[in-house]
Amino acid sequence: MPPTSLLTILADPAGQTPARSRGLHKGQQTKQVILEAALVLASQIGLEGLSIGALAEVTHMSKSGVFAHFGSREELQISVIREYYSRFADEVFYPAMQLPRGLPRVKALFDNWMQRVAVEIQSGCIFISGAVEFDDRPGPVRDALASSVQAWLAALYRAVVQAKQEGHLLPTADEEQMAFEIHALILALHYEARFLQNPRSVGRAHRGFDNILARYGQAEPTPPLSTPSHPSSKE
Amino acid sequence: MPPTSLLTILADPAGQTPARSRGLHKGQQTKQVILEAALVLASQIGLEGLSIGALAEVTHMSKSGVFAHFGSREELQISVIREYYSRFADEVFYPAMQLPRGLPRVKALFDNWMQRVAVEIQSGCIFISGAVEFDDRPGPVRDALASSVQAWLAALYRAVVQAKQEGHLLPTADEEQMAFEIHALILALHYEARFLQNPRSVGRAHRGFDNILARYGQAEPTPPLSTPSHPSSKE
DNA sequence: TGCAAAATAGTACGGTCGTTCTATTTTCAT
DNA sequence: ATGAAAATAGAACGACCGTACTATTTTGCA
Repeated sequence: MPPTSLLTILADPAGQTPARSRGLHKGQQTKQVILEAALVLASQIGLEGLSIGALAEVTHMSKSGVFAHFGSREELQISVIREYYSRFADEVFYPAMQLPRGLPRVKALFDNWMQRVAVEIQSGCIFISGAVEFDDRPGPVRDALASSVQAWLAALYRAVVQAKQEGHLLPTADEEQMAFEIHALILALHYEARFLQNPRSVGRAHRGFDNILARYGQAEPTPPLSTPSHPSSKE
Repeated sequence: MPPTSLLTILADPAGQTPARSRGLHKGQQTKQVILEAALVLASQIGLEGLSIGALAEVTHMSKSGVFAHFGSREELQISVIREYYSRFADEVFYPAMQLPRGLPRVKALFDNWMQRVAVEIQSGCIFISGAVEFDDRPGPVRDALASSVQAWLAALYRAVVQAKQEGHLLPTADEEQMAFEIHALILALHYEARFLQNPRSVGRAHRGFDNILARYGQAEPTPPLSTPSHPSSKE
């Protein structure tokens, strides 16, 4: 199964094209505009804080005008999740897939993820805030959110498994454990940087990842495809 | 600064005694009852979801009757945070302080924390949900929440520093980094167990802690009683 | 260019929210 | 037991919410 299946899980049945593309009706265009605004709003105040009234104000539309595009608040929330997921994949997942299997790809996944979360320190991450909001609120919104996150974590896990298969990790390495610990670093980064406003968090997360690599990685990495430890280690 | 200062940071100026204690007026008793209910409600649906109406229904009181005890919703939220913090300290912090400085205390802090979060997989953790709800909503509620968390993380950090001083950690160990990674494990446990409902998360967090100990700990720990530095190791 | 269809606006309803004000009940020291 | 003070209840407010209905405007193909 190709890794591109990541996105198909929650693909919009309508198969929407980018707003700038020709040939789509006015309604679809403004729907994209609304979605863009909704994404910003939901990132800041959460999926639950997302209100149609506020959205109407931002987009200079009437409440009913906004409402008509989604049919219900729940459907709006799900659309936001889908859009967020799609951008997350474009920014984090696909670029990393360009790199060869194994450690390079794992490192790229982490680096891209880190970079995105570092930006989201200002705006907020829907996968994290949504998890808290919908922990014990079953329904389609929670399902959409959970399956998005699961798909992403599964992709990360797959990359780790491949790294072990390529011989980049110790034979004793527990792939699931490694993926868990990587996820943990991202969550701590988001918590300590965004909520506690600790500027050292980015460095802490980077060093945590280095520690993970030191523990699970082979002492001598296979030579041909080896990449420098942190191509993006700016700070 | 003695570790007992942990609690004093947010101590209620009124110095409230337990509800069962004699000599307090009726109002204080029902306030405790309301607070108890509020704690349950806030843990489940968050501090933002906490509504006076729902609280009144649960406690079989009128809205205004509940309201009068706090004067504002914000004050209610802050009271909940204080109460949560107090219980957290009683359950996690103080028991660990009974153990000798160094690794035993660090391990106890983590174990107690883990155990509490494992229980909170059902009920939810206000320190985590509150962080998401108030990440970019400045005000007294956020301040109370942040200072509570900071106080607790500072206590954890202090324990790690002591462990290094006692010779239980490698001289090269970065205490702040270690505390960060421990915090990360707890966050991942909460996320993956409560939201993703992955039953393996508890084991993952435990193994993660073992890995941290293996990385930062001394190969042969100095015998715990041989340390002369502080004659009075209690409190 | 006309005209059906799509898109958007307007309005209103029922609900919940925090809060205020006033009335009633309960507490508790004298 | 009494009476002032504390505690609780009741009703109403303005605000915002999602949604349903109807009117109006705009679109885009024939």
